Amino acid sequence: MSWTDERVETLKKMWADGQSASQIAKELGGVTRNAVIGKVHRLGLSNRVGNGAERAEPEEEVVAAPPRVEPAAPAEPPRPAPEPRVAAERPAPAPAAPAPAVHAAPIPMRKAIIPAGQPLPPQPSANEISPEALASVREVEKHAKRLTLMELTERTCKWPIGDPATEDFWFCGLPSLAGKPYCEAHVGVAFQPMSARRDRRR
DNA sequence: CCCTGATTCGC
DNA sequence: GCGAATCAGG
Repeated sequence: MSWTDERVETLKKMWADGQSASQIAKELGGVTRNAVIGKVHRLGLSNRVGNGAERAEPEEEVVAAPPRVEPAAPAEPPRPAPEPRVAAERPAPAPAAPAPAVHAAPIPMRKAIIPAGQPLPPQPSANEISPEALASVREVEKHAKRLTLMELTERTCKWPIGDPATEDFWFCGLPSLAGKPYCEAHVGVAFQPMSARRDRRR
């Protein structure tokens, strides 16, 4: 593959969007992330730092991109722990908590966090989670890697834990199942069988 | 170990 | 110009 104008354009656009080199490479196809990085440098689009234009605050924008069509859309977390640690009223001193809505806040905060135009995918909600499954999840969450939003990858569990409005919030981060947004434990509670038969024999 | 971008250097 | 190998980091 060669760097046609079109491909370069895609590269520029994606790079400007803050996409990683590997993501760009995957999108373009036929090139490795090294090639992308090499091209980026040759084009002089290094980092948006040091350039003529000052970019004090890049501002991570993790909002779902409208034009982009992801094969396996990362299903947004449906509804994590039934009762994490409801913050009755937290001062929320959060100085700069650019936590883009990753999912509707499971916690009844003052105001609901609206997911940016993200059409919530079909979510087989199930309020009833078997006690054992819940216990399992609890156990797993003890080992959670406590990743931040930016640390999530396609291979990390994106299950949110805690209160998004406070420091007491993180993502599970454990290895996610292939193609799934969550780890084994969280997939278990996220994707329940439709019928809410709470006592399924096992 | 997963990932990130940065740099080098033979082609 | 290209990009694999390598480097340096999180």
